[in-house]
Amino acid sequence: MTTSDAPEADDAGQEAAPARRRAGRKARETRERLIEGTLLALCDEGVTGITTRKIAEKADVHLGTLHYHFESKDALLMAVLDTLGARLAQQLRLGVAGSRDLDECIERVLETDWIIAERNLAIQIVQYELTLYALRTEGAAWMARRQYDDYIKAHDDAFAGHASGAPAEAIRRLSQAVMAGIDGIILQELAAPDLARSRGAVRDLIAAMQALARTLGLHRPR
Amino acid sequence: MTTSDAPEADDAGQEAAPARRRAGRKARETRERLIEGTLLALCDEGVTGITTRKIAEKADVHLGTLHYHFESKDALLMAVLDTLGARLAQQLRLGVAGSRDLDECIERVLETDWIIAERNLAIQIVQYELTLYALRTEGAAWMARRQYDDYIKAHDDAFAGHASGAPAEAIRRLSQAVMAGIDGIILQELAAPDLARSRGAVRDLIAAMQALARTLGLHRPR
DNA sequence: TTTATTTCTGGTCAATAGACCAAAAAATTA
DNA sequence: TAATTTTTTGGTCTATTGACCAGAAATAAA
Repeated sequence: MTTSDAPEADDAGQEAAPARRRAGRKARETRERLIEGTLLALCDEGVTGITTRKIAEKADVHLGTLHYHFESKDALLMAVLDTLGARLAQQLRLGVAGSRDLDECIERVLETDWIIAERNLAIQIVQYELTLYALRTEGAAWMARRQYDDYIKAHDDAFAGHASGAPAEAIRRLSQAVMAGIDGIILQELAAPDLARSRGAVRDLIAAMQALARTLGLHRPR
Repeated sequence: MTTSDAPEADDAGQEAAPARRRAGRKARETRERLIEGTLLALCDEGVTGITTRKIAEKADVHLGTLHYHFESKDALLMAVLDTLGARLAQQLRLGVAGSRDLDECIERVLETDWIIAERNLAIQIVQYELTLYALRTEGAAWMARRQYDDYIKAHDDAFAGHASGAPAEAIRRLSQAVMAGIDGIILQELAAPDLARSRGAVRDLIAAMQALARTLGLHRPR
């Protein structure tokens, strides 16, 4: 059995399903509170240190309630990962306003990527921890992949407007390189904190990615 | 109390220390067997799932023996991280033979970085897990930083020979960018396995890094 | 060989973990 | 308001965990 709703899960019997209902307003509120509480608990305990009791305390919810709303601790953890991913992609979309050309677009995307990360370094650790944890969890590896797909997609969309003539594959490759670079810089900042260095690294990455875009033939002939 | 021997730990009283001796040959053998066993156990359980009993079983060692050789499970885990880091840096040094110019050197370094990772993807996960775990563990965060420093250093050394005139800071920045990129690609390969894509990403990264080297003024005027 | 030291073993222990359930309470519907 | 459903609560249960210790065994020193 999968930990969360698997991608290929047939939604048949959505109404007459014998499973628990949990449809009310209050339920949704409690669910959200639990997810938020889990995130808080994860921030100061990490995946290895977290327990259902600590979560319940942070969410100010009874321990039994946790199991009423989530099938297992793993299911809750994966719900958090889901929320985190969606939030991240959303932040990126909002942060990247209109740019004049591709070079500027690359700059803005990377700058936005970094600002988001720098604002939430503690959460970034959690994100990595949960992604790795998903890879270990039976039936949850697909969530790690979706995290990646969604974030790549957000980057594709950001670049697409400034490379309309280019093949989608070239854009995709730029997105991958950009994401890889940012992820690597975040990892470095976590392991060896030094904001000044990391900001410099972002600048370097911007230059490198602009050059890559040229190599990939993404710039309009103008 | 620190988990392992901290960097600033005074080594005074090395001989007359009241602590356990553990100096014999057999002891060193068992220690290594424990580290190797822990690595194996980590590979198929992950940091969250590992237990001292599973380790002892993999290492074919009595549970009590584990605690005789290592102060705690954390200490053993950190010893593994240490071993892993040293092994990695060593592999890189060996893999990067003489290159003609900086461009070729960059290519070889990145290719080597990737080959090492691709050969040991399971271990790569463990490495990330342990690094993140170190960040959470009281008195072990310095180990995460040392992982980073050592690996950066290995890259610096690889590049230094082909950019002798350049300021050390520029070389350092190239090393950072290269490492960040590779780490990011590894992360992507773990989350969404696709060797063909990752290899392409490495090629793209090589091109981008060669361009960055130019931006940084690392190429000899020739 | 005898003595001293290092290393290993069997067994134990308190603490904590995730999960669960019957019943109470709250909310919704009739 | 009464009936029904959803949600919460208090309490419990078993399994597992990391750590530890006293003594046995093995190894090295005398």
